[in-house]
Amino acid sequence: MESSSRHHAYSRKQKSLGLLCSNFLSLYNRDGINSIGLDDAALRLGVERRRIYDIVNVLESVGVLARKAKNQYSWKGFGAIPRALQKLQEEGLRDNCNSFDGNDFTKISDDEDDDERFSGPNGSQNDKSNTSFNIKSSASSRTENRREKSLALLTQNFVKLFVCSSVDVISLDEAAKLLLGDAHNSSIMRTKVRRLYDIANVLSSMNLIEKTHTADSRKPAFRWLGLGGRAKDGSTHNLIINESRKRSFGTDVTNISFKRNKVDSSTNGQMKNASFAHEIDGHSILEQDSKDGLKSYQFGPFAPVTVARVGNTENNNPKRVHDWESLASTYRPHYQNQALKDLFSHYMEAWKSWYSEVAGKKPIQIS
DNA sequence: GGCTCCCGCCACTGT
DNA sequence: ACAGTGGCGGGAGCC
Repeated sequence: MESSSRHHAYSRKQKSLGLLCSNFLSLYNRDGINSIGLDDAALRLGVERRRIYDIVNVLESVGVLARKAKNQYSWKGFGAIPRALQKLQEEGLRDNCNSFDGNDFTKISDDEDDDERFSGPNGSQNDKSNTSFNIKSSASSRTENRREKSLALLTQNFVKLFVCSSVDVISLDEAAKLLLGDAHNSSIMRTKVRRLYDIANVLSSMNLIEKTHTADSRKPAFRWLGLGGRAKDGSTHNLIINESRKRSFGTDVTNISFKRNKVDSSTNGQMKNASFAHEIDGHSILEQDSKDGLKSYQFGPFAPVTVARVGNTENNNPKRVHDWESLASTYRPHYQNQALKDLFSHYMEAWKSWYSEVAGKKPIQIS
């Protein structure tokens, strides 16, 4: 029966970054969470610290978290995603005014915030080996070189790929090829693709992207869903995350289990998964056992406990739902470009639905 | 058998 | 010096 006669205690899926991300999100996406300690996260999620860095880096890249200090992140929440995406888009568009034709797309330039802690105009750019053109001349230095390969940057560039172009399905090796064009060196490519898998898994767990395959070939690929998804042709099966209800905290959330190869009869760390309810065009659904439906989402094996709150008629807290229009006008940047306006209102739309879920629980600060 | 991608070594970086 | 970060790629699950 069993192939290797081992008591297979180890399941790779249970250890996936995507799942960890879901758990992370459900753990911290709740009332009164403002600051997140990495040690605490690692402890409560039952993983080693190294893994926390992985997800934290990509979460930060899409605005959900912000680094506050050593070992400390602050929770920005899903409400921060729209602005982060918008920002990435602006950057991508600006830094890369020449639209790309899919063939030779130079690396999208880096860095989000205007943190000019690199005082000085830099003079030494001993940095070769990059095909990028950096408008931010403060490149160079080993630090920059290292940053250039960081998960965070790769995440941002990956996202820019989508938000700055009409592309919405791309395979990872295409992406790897585009991002930082070292298409030749296969070793570098492999590493990069590995990283993209990592990134894709956490973005998937947030439903910013989903897995599919390219139209022509059967090659696996990822489709951009964004905040509400824009289907190219009609079908609008768009998923957006929304706040998880309170999780019962009785049982501790821990993922401690077996090592890869070692037998370990410790707790069967069956982590209660994030009980996200997904929304499709305003109707919330539980994807419990959508096994044979379209596809099961990235929730891993022991997915969504039925948490329900399906009858969304209960907590429609009329109080404290803001006037969206005024909010919108408050935060609306002044675009002259119609396309950007459209995009913004699109984001706004998605953001509203998020916010209405969150309303009454936790104010979103948009700084 | 190739696609995925977890694991953890160890180089960096910040203090 | 030390602790916090996080590139990196070997190699094992999974399909």
